[in-house]
Amino acid sequence: MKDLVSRCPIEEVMQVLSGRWPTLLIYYLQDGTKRFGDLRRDNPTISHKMLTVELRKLVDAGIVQRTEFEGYPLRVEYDLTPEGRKLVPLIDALADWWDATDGVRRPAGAAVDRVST
Amino acid sequence: MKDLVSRCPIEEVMQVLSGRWPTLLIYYLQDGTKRFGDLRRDNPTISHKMLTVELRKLVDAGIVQRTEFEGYPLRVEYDLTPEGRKLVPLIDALADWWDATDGVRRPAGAAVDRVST
DNA sequence: CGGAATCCGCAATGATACTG
DNA sequence: CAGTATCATTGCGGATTCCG
Repeated sequence: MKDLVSRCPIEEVMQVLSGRWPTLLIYYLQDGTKRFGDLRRDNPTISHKMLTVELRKLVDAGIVQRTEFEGYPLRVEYDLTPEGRKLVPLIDALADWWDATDGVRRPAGAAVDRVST
Repeated sequence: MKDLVSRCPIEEVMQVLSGRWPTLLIYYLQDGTKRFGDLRRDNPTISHKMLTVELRKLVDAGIVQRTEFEGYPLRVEYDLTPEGRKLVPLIDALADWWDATDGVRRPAGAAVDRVST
């Protein structure tokens, strides 16, 4: 999803939240401050690279706060920003909607509604 | 994004809404019934194939209702389902959040917060 | 430990042609 | 008009390596 095709905010938010990881990372950051390694453990299947890439995206979007401490070994902490915390209930609402509509979904390409003119 | 890595509903909704088109299609379907060609005109840059693929995804998720009429030329209409309409305000909330946080975003990789231990 | 840079395979997407 | 099928292309995302 390289660039935008419309200028509506809808497409712009989705540019940030799309994909498997952004919402999951926000979800895990609800618990409080996390270090890079913590987030890797929370999401065992995310690759090292993806985690850095996705975190940077969230930082640039103002959703996550990155704090880098000096010294060895390196230490970096991630937190939700105030803006990011406002986003949490919205994501939760989507999750709730999903659960509530559980019965409506089709196995994928089931019956087709056909109507005579 | 082939399969799920967690069973939380958050990842499951995003599986459906992720990408450039799903939310845009839902947005355009707010106006009421649309035919295939209408949606193509609403989204000039979406390819024929992508439109069918994405629409099918939304239909399978119970968000969009597909109605096929017989006769020539072929005619198919798309509507939001009741469930789909419930989704609209949630997407709008995300868009509003995005607009409200406009000032917080960085140009992409700007300053870094560094703290001495 | 956290991150940047590189290479690379595979899935997603686009273009085209064909069908009912 | 709407959709399917096929093939070509893109680019995401994983593995690996090197750096502070």
